[in-house]
Amino acid sequence: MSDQEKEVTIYDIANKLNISAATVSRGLKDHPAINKNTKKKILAAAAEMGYRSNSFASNLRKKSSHIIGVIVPRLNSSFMSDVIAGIEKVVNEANYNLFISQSLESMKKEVSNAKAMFNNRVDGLMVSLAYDTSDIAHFESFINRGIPLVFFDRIYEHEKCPSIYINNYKAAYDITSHLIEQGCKRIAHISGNQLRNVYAERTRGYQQALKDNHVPFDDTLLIINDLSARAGNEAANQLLNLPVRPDGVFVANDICAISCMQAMKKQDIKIPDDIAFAGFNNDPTSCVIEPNLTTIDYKGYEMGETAARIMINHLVNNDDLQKTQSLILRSELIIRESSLKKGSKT
Amino acid sequence: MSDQEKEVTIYDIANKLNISAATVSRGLKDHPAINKNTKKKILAAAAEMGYRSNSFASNLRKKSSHIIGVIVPRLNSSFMSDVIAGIEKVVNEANYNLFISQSLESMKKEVSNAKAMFNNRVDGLMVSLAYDTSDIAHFESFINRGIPLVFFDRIYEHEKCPSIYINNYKAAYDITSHLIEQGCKRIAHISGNQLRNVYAERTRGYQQALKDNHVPFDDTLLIINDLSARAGNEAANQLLNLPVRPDGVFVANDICAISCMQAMKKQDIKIPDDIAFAGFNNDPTSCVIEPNLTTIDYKGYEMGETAARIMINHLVNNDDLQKTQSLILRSELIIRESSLKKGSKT
DNA sequence: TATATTTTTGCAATCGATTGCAAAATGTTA
DNA sequence: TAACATTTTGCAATCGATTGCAAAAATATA
Repeated sequence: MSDQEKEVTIYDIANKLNISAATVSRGLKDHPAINKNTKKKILAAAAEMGYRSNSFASNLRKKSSHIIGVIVPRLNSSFMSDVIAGIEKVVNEANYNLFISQSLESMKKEVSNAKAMFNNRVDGLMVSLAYDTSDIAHFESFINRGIPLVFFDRIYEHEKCPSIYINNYKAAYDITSHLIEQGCKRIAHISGNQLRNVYAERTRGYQQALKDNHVPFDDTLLIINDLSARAGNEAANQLLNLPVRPDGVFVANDICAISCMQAMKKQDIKIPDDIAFAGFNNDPTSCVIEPNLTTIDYKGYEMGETAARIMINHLVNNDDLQKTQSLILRSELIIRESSLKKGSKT
Repeated sequence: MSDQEKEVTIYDIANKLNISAATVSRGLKDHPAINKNTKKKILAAAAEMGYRSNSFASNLRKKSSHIIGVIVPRLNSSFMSDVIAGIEKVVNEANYNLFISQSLESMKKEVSNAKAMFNNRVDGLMVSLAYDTSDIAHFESFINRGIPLVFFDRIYEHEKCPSIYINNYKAAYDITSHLIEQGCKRIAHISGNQLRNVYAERTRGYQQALKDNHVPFDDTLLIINDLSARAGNEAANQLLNLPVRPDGVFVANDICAISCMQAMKKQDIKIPDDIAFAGFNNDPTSCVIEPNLTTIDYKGYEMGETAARIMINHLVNNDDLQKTQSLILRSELIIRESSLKKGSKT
């Protein structure tokens, strides 16, 4: 009933055993200079008295927090929540804790989040950039103080920061080539802010694939928006109102692709025969929509695990961060009905 | 270039201004006893010298962490990531930080997570229970020390802990009644572990609706599984192999409902005419599947916001937790094609 | 037994911010 | 100007764990 059970400290243990707090402190963390017997007594007393270490005191003294910060654009997307789950697993196993915050796709909030992380003295920071982040001055303080900074997915190339991502260029190249193989001659591309590597690279892959296959690039077929469901809907109308409609669409994200498909289906466009579709991300919805959506699969969970492991290895084993400049994870083209034209060779 | 820029402390500021650290400390937090002019000087010096408060020292002295812990079954579900996003927003605005961990639906991990939260001295804890948690002894230490504990969605009734959830009973009652109205006479129900309020209440609502409408309850039509996509697939086969097939299915979760529908569609079952379907959660996939899935909508984001606000109000304004015993949020029946039989009156 | 070695332990300072209480500075009133 | 009230400030202890260094205890060697 007592709200006020007193906290047990190493001094209480020391008193009880008639030894010094220093010995207790060392004993608790298995310091080699402490006698085995004394250690046993200390551990027993600690357990019996319900001791729990005060991490503030320890952090204050040791100047490290055992906390890793994470800043992501949004927590509630299928991909990102997979990433977070992967990070959480690795970090938790290493006895670190996570501070998580979301930038809500705004650079302004990202800046303030970074500041909060800095003031809370995270031991490391993992970041996937907001939609409109134009520079990373707000992360300089970390770099200057030698606090490890790792980028993932939406990265920023920096010599001191490892980056974990996929080969967006190649994935986009492959998926575009696939559409061309299926007989598409006018392929539209819907993408996001070209400041972000993920979207710029996908656009580049799309354009290169067109070029290599001698398909002329038509800039009325390139739409840049925020890749939301609403934007997908609007893009559908925009594309259907063109003087010459596309016969294929490659969207840089499944959510947007699917709402675009749905809007087109309502206007009686036949997918894939009138217009073939391809997305990106292998979102759960992509194999629910009919026809199922051709897309690029890459594992958020693994990306989270990998990024976290690099961070933890640096913090725990003092691994050199420079050594891992960047880490490219596997991605895979998944061909489904949305891009398989009837008359095609495949 | 210097990795080792020294941290600025209140003592450095005090020295520079020839005043005491106590005054600096008070000045920085706008203590009323400090002269306006002195305050201005302190703030200016702090800014100029790049001071940042050391939260460890502060926490150590104040015995509070400004950290709120969250334990959820999984981070990567559409619903839960919405909840987390809502929590993050409220908590962040109040200048608190979040420790997040996932129990992965296992009581064992939930126990160890709770312990970690306790040792890290969170100021409050928010929990949605794991699939198989059978008691909450692992949370007693929080209750005993007066650390506020709030349950949401998958709750545990406890006089000292507010709970935020929806009326699962009524929602299930409504959705089952709707299926009956549509002419269903043999309604199967797929649900999860009946230890969890959310599933037990939904099952209860289902059964009561049957009873009130004089539809006999057939226990071969009640399937309890883990509500995963795989389980939905298996349930489809189980139901189709019954001597008399159901003409309606109410699943306690959309993910499972959709995989069940997909499996049935593959066997040429016509939905809704052969078998009507209803789910729960309004997952994004529910309006992508064809036919679109009738379901119960409840806003994870709002649930997260609400739960977090109760916590924050308690911590910041010292609101009484007892006062809010439980908070029932709105949920809404969303009728879509999956449950609209052709010959029905509606 | 005396001396040298090796193992164990303790002293005391340190990490920065906070706060009760007393003292100093300033302002007010008679 | 004296006496008193009000504002501002500073002293010094405190929150617990950590750690360099020295001292004590235990063990080994001559």
